[in-house]
Amino acid sequence: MQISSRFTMAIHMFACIDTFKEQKMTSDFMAASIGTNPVIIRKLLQQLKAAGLIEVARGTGGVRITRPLEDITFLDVYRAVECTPDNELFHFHENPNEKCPVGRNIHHVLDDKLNKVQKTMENELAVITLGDVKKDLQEWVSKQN
Amino acid sequence: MQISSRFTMAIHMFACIDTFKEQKMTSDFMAASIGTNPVIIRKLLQQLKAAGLIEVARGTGGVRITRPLEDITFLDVYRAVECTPDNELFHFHENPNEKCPVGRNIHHVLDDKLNKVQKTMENELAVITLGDVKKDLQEWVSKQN
DNA sequence: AAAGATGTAACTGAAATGGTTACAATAAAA
DNA sequence: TTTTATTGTAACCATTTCAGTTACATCTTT
Repeated sequence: MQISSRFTMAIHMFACIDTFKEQKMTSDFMAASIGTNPVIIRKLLQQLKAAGLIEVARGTGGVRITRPLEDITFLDVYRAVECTPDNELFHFHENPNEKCPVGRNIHHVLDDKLNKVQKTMENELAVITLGDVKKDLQEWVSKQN
Repeated sequence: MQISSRFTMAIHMFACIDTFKEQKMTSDFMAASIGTNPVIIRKLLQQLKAAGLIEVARGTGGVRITRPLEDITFLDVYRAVECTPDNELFHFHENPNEKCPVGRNIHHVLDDKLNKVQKTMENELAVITLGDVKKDLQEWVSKQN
C-alpha cells in the first residue's frame, strides 16, 4: 500500500502557511490550494497540532508554525499524519505456526531486517526539511516571473 | 498505510520451500506454516511465478525456486507482491490548484525528494537476500536443538 | 447579536486487505 | 481408465482505510 496523501497534503499546508504568512491562513484557503475539502484540512491541522508542529487559532482562524522550517523534517510530518499501528512500516502476518520450525522463527529472522529498512527510510525522511521545500518552491516561483 | 503482509508471507513461503526442499511443497503445507488459507498462498504463488522467481508444478504440486537464494533480494519479492500504482511509494494528492503558486509548483518541489526517499528504501531492500534469511533461520533452528 | 472561523461527529463511496467456498483443469498413481 | 491430489481462478465476504461531505456546536472578534 501507498503512504497516504495526507503526507503530501500536510507539506502543502506548511508551504501555504509560510508562503502567505502576511495573511490569515484558513482551512478554506488551504483546501482551495490543495484541492480538497476544508474538513480534511482541519483534521490534518489537529494532527499537526497534536504533534506540536503548529498552533491553531480557534474562532478567529490562523495558523502559527511553532519552529523554524529548517527544524521540521519530513519525518516529523510523516509521524504526525501517518498513523500505522506501533509505527511499523511492514505488516507482519499474524499467525505463523509455532509448531513449524520456519513459522516459529520467521519473526526473529525478519524483524531486525525489516526494522533496518524502516530505519533507513526514516533517516532519509529526517534529512529533508520544510526549509528545503521553502527554498525550492521560491526558486520555481521566481522562475515563473 | 502499512506494506501488506503479502510481503512477509512471500518470504515465509521461500523459507518453507527451501527448508523442506526434500519434500514436495504444497499450498496446504505453506498455508499451515504461515497460518492462512491455501488460496492466499496460491495467489501469492502466481505473483511470484509472474515475477520469474519460482516455477509451480500444476496438478502434481511442488515449487521450484528459479535462482540461488543469494540472488533473490527483498526488493525482488517486494516488487512481485506489492503492487502500488506506478510503483510509487507516496500517494500524491491529485488536484492541487494550478492557479495558486504553491499548488502550481508543489509537485515539482516534492517529486524528486519523495523519489529519493523511495529509492533509498528500495536500495536497502535490494541488499537483503533470501540467502540472508536462510542463514539466520538455520542459526535460530540449530539453537533450538 | 452577527460574522467568520475551528472542532468534531456522523455519514458516504471507493478501494484494498485477507479470507473463504466452490469448482474446473491438470498430472500422476492405482 | 478411474481415482486422487493438487493448482488455478472466479465469486463472494467482512473489515479497514481513505478521502470526502454535511451538519452543527463552539469559539473569538467585530
